Amino acid sequence: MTDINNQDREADAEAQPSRKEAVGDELVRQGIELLFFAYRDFTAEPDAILDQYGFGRAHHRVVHFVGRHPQMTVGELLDILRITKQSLNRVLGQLVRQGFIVQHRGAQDRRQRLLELTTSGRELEHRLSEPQRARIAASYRKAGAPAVDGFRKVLLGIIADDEDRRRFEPAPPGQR
Amino acid sequence: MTDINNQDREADAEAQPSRKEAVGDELVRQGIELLFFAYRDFTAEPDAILDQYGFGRAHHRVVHFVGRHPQMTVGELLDILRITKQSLNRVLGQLVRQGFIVQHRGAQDRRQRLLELTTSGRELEHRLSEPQRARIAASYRKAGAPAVDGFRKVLLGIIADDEDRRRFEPAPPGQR
DNA sequence: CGAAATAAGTCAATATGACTGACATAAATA
DNA sequence: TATTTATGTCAGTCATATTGACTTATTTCG
Repeated sequence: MTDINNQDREADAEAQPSRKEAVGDELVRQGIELLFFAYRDFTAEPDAILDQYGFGRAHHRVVHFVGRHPQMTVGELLDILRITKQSLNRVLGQLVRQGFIVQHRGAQDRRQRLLELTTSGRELEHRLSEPQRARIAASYRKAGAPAVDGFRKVLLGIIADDEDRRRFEPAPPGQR
Repeated sequence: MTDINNQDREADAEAQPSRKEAVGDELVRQGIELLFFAYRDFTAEPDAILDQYGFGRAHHRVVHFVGRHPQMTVGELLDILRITKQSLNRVLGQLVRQGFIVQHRGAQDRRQRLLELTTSGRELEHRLSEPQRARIAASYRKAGAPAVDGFRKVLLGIIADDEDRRRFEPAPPGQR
């Protein structure tokens, strides 16, 4: 098989280096590919498990976020996933009908449907996240704490939305 | 809007700390979400551009890898993308018919179709990658070189395949 | 109070990207 | 020559997403 790596690195890159501390184009392009390959492999194992249930990646995302944020509303889930209500509804409806998620009305606002995993929902979440947790934990262990910190910093910088970045801030002080 | 962040961090995590230097469960779960949010935002801008052409994310991936590895074969592209020949062919066929990619027979092996971007293919590639390069470069600049190094280390650790990891190794010494 | 806005759900039509399976052609290789 | 390999293609299916229109229940605002 031809060696795909065999090419000019940094070929005519930085012909006009920008004023403000240019980041090497090759380094940036490798970043793009690292994200692609990591995400591809990161989702491959859960995808195989989902198949057994007749579910897809969308179900995984719903189960993940509901698991992490019990009592979240449908609207919050829509904000996070950035999909339409109709798209979510098919997936969420299946999970509810098959007993992985329960909905109940909000106490203050009775229009809201608060979402929560059932026991089998938690089992499913655990099975799905297991390979991902293992993969990340192994990589974290191998790379070491400073690298993990850099990983987090760079990914946070890539995330566009302030609201979403805030999810990863240390817990606010006065929040017993 | 309810504060989704308001929850127990590290709740009953590490009840049985493993022998081999456990990585905090909360840290790992945040890693999962960081990847999700970063990938979501990383693909949003190119997706909007692709819409203008009537293309999807699959076209982006093909244009990206052919751009980076001129003269690559269809088989190599299949290996990288991990999709079926039939899936690739629809997308690749459109790109060829619309003049973004040219194919020509391999010199040694005439069964192969070597892929290459045309001038408009390179333009398309550039338009699509521009927001991604900008996003990564900005994040790299802000996070600094050691963080970038950690980012790369951790992502490399997440990538499953040896073959794919090798793409990111420094160019082998004796390879003038 | 009553009108407007909001949260959620639904129906219908459509597109994209992926899959499996079967098969065809040309070229290289054993 | 027979087999394997690289590529392409036909047909059918499925999951995920879209837009647009509309309903119901509930909250909020003038």
